Amino acid sequence: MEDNVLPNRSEFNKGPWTAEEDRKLAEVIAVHGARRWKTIANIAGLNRCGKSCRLRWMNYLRPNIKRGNITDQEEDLILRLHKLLGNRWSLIAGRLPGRTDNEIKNYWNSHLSKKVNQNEKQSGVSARQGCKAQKRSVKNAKEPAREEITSAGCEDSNTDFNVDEFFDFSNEDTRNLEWVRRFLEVDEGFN
DNA sequence: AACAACCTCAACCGCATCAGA
DNA sequence: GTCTGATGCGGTTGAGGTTGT
Repeated sequence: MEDNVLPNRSEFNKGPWTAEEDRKLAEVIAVHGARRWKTIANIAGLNRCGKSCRLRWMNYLRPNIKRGNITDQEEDLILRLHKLLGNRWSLIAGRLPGRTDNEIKNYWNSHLSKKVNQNEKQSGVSARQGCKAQKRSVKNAKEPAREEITSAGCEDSNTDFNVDEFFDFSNEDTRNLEWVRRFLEVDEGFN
């Protein structure tokens, strides 16, 4: 059920995007919005599948993308969120304004996983323990996921926060910094 | 200078889930 | 309730860059 049925997938452009392709894609999205990616690809005259267009937009062209080094605070937040949520990069990215799930995933795989492994070797604890079950079944962090997270033992046993509130994305703009501050306070025991 | 090993990150792939007909 | 196309997600790959020998 892929979205790239016509033309055959082999006929789609692959590989790095050109500046011209970026420009065309951005123009069409500005007019039609960031949805119906297959249509967008057609309108823009891009020989790309919708999926590829979406990925390019989400990870590179979207406004407010923050590029450049991950700050210490962001890194700390990623570590804490990963401890709590596991490999649910989109959820983690949702708590880091301007960062994409792909970027965080890459950063984790290239930097933090090693760091964590080193810490685990020192402390004799594996991050995989207890967190694996979360993976697919709770993927989108809908209601059941919240319950699983609270019972999966992936957060510190002494943490005491309201998970429903934790995942409340309403009033995001005004709550962002407060949320980060509170989360950092809550998980003092990490590291 | 040349080569190998390692690292980074953009992009692709397969699968699950959602949403509309 | 079922089907089908669209969307979103996490895992993985590979090209290009960097560092070490």
